[in-house]
Amino acid sequence: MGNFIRPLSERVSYIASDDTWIESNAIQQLSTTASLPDMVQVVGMPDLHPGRGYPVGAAFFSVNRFYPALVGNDIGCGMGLWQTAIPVKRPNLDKLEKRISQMGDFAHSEWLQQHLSDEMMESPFSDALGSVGGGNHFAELQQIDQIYHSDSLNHLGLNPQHLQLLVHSGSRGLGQAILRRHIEHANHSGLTAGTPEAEEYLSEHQQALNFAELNRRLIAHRLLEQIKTTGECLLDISHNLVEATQINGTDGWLHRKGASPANRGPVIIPGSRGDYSYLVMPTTSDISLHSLAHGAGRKWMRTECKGRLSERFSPVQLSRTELGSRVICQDRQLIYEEAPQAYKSIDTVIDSMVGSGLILILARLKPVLTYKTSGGKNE
DNA sequence: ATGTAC
Repeated sequence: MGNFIRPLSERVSYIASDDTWIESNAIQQLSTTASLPDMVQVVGMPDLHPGRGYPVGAAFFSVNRFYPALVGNDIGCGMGLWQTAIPVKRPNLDKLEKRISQMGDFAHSEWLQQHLSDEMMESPFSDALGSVGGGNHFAELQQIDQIYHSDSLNHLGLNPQHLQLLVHSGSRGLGQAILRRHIEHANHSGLTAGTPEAEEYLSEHQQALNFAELNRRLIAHRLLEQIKTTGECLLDISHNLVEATQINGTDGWLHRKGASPANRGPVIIPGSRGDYSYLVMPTTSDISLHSLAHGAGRKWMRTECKGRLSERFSPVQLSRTELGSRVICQDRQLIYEEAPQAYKSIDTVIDSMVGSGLILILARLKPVLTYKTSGGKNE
């Protein structure tokens, strides 16, 4: 068990098995972040990887002040899981691929008017609602591949006879705008708890959480509509957020950057588009700041992917995966950046958390079809 | 990550 929890100092540790890819750059960023004023404790998850200044795949606990920059621009980014009504038996992949390829990346404004409140329509970012966005965001049809705890699946409302839909997206331009404004004012020194600036950020942060969750619902709604089926939301969990929390009797601020909460019930942890996803139940979470990995974590920098892969693989080849799934990504850059080779093995990430006693695996799911971008603005 | 910068 101790093999999986790696202390770097009194206040800094990370969770990883011997087989887990951990970049020294990421470790460096973890330590640097731990030395920020008022930072108390920092834990890297097994999907830890370097980010822009601060690492991704980590939880940070501070007192007196909190750091919007640690949450990052995509406030509220997270995973939503839906149970669809599409039978696993007849996976008419050609039909699904065709239908989803015809879905525009953005919702029509008439569609949005029908599905949004008047208040939401007022948002300067409402155009983006129902759109996946770029980077590592996706909507993916999956099927249950292995069941570990049948009762828990039933309890959650999961049906192995039908496909699941996993949506990974965030607050789009809204979170970006909120962070930019606060960095302009407060720089990277954080916000002192209780000040008007802090209260204002937290209020906007809450709006971004709501916006991101609504976005995931609308993405699911639009995609399910496109393939003429229905779905039920089983869980929705954000992995970029900050919240007031008590840790070991100390009141403070828990930041999660690419780290899923381990104290809100079951969590879905996806691998790359060519790898499995795991539905897990958090068990003990006090060693990890009540957090878990949020995915596989990048292994390669975005800028190096195309160079490493384009001679060996064409975009068409990359639109099929080793697990037999299909990929809709009409972006020649993104299809390389998000290639399975660019990500850590999800099994090493999951093994690290099972080994350290953080989770129990409920089910393994495999990708059927991953939607990134159809290229069309509308259709 | 992102209504993508000079």
